[in-house]
Amino acid sequence: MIEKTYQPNDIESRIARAWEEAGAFRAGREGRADAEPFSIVIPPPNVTGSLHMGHALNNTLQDILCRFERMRGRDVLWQPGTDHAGIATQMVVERQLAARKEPGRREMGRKKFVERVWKWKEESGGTIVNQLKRLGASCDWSRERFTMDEGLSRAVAKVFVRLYEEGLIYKDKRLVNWDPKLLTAISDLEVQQVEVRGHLWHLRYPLEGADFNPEDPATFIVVATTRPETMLGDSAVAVHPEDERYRHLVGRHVILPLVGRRIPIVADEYSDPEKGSGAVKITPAHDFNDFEVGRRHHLPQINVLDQEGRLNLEENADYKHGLPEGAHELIAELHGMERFAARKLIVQRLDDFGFLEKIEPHTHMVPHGDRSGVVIEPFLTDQWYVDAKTLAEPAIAAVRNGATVFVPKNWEKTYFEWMENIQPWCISRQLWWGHQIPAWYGPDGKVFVAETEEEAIGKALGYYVEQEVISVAQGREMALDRTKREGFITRDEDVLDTWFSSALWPFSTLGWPDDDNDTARYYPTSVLVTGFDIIFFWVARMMMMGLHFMDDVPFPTVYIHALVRDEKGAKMSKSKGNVIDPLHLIDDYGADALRFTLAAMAAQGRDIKLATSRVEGYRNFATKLWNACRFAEMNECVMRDGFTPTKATETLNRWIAHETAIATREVTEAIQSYRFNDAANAIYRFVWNIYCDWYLELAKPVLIGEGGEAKTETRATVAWVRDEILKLLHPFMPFLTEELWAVTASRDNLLTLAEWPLRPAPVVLADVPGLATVMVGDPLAAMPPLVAEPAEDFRDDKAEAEIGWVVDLVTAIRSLRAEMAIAPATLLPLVLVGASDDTRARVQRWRDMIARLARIEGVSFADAVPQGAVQLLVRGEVAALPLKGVIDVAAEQARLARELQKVEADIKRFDAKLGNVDFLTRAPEEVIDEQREKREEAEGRRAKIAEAQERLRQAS
RNA sequence: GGGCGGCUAGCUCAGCUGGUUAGAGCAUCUCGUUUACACCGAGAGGGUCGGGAGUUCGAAUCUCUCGCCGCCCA
Repeated sequence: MIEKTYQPNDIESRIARAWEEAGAFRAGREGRADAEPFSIVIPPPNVTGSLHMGHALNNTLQDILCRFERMRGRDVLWQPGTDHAGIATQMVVERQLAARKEPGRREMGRKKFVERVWKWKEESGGTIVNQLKRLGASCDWSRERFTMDEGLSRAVAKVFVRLYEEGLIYKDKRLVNWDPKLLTAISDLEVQQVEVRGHLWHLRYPLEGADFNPEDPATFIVVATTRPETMLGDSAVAVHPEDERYRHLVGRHVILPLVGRRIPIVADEYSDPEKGSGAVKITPAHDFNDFEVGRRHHLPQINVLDQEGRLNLEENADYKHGLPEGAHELIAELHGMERFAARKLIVQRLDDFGFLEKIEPHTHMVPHGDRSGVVIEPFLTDQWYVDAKTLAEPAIAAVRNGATVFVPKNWEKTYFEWMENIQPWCISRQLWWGHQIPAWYGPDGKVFVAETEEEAIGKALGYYVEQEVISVAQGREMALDRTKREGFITRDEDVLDTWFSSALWPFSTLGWPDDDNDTARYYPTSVLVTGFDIIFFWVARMMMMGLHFMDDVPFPTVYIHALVRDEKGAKMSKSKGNVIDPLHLIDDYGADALRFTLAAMAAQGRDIKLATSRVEGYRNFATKLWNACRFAEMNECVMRDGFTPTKATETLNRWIAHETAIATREVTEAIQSYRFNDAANAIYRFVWNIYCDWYLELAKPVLIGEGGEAKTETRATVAWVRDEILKLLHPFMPFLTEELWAVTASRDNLLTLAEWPLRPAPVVLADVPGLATVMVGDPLAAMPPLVAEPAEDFRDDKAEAEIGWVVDLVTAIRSLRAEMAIAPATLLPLVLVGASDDTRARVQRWRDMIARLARIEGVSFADAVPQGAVQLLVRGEVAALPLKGVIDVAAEQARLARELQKVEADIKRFDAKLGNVDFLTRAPEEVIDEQREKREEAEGRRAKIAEAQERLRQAS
């Protein structure tokens, strides 16, 4: 029994449990073990995360694909899981410790802290997983993975070691983006460029050998900088080689103000003559561009900051190198000073001595850490790097040659852009939470890289014994006793970038490297669904790792979906306060309504501006279907065994079968080509505007009337179409449809495992002996047919002509009635003029229905339009309503005049085309014919309207 | 500065490779207790497709250009 009203919240949790208990989403489940696999890995959400609109969209689309393919008989693996989110998670736990006034990270030490993070993960890490379940995500939850799981960690170690051995991972001293608050390197992608209104300081650097005089420009060179405090680390001044103003100075030296260091003036194209003074200070240890300039000119790299962004001058040999006596005063004054305070003081001192020429306001981009929010410092450190350039080559080629395609295609450009300019990937992070780098150092700093500690220790001790640094006995002792080797061999403290493990996700989650059964079956995955913001972070890296380790792309298709924005098109963000919480929408309208909305708005290549009115509208759609099912139930519409709509005899039933086939094809093709919005709109229109508005209405008399063949057949058809609708809609609205499936009949299966409607009839290729079957454009094409089906053809033009005529006639009369303001209570007679035999036969069958829907009293036939009647044109024939006395003549004259105007405009347009010689000679035949037909049809209408006008004049 | 995308009814959006009378939902207006549904039914109004130029027999659709708006990378 179907409840009177549809209450999404009542049914969702119950349905979710039913799926769970049936193990419906298990990959390789009973009966599917030999089926063609379809696999998707979820873009692993951050373990600290909670569901936002982006997740809701991303997972809705994946779920639509998975449910669709599952219903088409495939063995679906939707692999769920989360990533460990190094910095984010560490910060969450640190904040928690602080809030509870517990000892901080450093006080408790690494081991205890990491245990603490695991504890946090066990308690709170499952939030987003449960939220995904509420959304209806049909993942195989039994296979949930976490990037820090044992198996995945083994994969990380193996990949690291292999890349190291292949020379694709190495250690290097380079500039990194250093976060002075979190005290770690971060990737370029985690750096946010923020526009800041700063200043451009113009400084006078005295020329060596000239007597510095602020009044005499010949004694100094002016450099402009946005970061005056870094001047302490300057090792050159650069000018453009073509710049006439400075050509004579190249090769000379300046004496760095305050500091006293002697530094050269070099010619380098990096310096822009248009900017500032045309001369720039070069600080290789504190600026990425300067670093490159420094390399070209072999300049010293002088780091003047410490990890926390404070000046570090005492004990700094690089800084002190070559300084004159008396430089220590400044060192004492500045050492340990925070970078921005130091900036102020240094500018002050420069000004005191006449070295400051001017200060200009200057707006520029300043890098900020997206987690910490502080200004990022380019910082010279030793870090581990991946040779991304080498790995990128096959990844670029794979997209070039179509092994992987992006949908929509234009994202390939973004991908190439980034891949072709890829920089060495810094993978070490100074954090505690993550995969600790499998590298150990001996007393002389020699590195030993191995997958396990034992192996690394073994290698190292063997080496030092051989080198006679230690004795064999010492070596043995150290091997057996950890405490004995402490201080002799130490492990690298750092952990790997979270994206290093995420890059392995498409195969590490399948059991690689321990077990290759599942990789053989499910790798490469079928498609990746993700947002464009993650192409660099993740897609590119999976491509590189997949190709390198699995020798194949991780996925043949990457579907890139839009960003969800607020109603006004602004990006949703907590700071703007415009975030729409998908869980609130689920509470208010149901998960199905939210999912349907997202799918209906997911047009390719366009962002989604989400308005809650849309969600409400689709909730109404769910209710509409709910009520239609109630109607069917009240009329005892049940499927009969062996019922096939192709065998139906009633025209109405043949018509709805015809329409169902069209809708099925539209939905199927749209999902296959990732046009989710088209699929959603097709099923929406079919359910509401065809099934409910017309089919059920037209079926009412039969359903209510006396029993008999027609009634039995109609009941079965109503139920059959309803079931087809539930199947077609299931990928979009899984909860509602599963519930209705259960309550509308006694079923022996879950809808989620039911068979997708009307599989395209297999075409047997005549020239291929045997069973070769091909379905064009169908991913299932390659698989053997699960069920040998006869070709079914629901197309029925005759039925369409008949029911279409009824629909058009009723619509036309209703429209006229409204326009003429005829009261609903007034029943009108209908006269069909010059009706064909077909029309007469149709009237025979539909007289009562027309009377009821159009408020008609009696249908008759005539050869001419009766006096004073208003006429309508329906599918080429005239229908007249004798309205003498009922209608306002003037109003009808006005209506006809308007219609005539429209028709004449149309005819004019057609005539213009058809009168154009160029058109006739150049346009394709069928287009010309089409225009001719249209013109003729319009001409007919015009004649009829003119006639009507004439009659009206006579009558009045 | 480079790249990508957007600008279509009051609002949110469809309209693929050029040939429609330019569509939908919401909102608006009128009418409606006919055996599912007012989270409903019937009907209506509303757009020179951002401006301009070009290609074409034909442009919302292709090209150029200008104007806003957004995103990404420097």
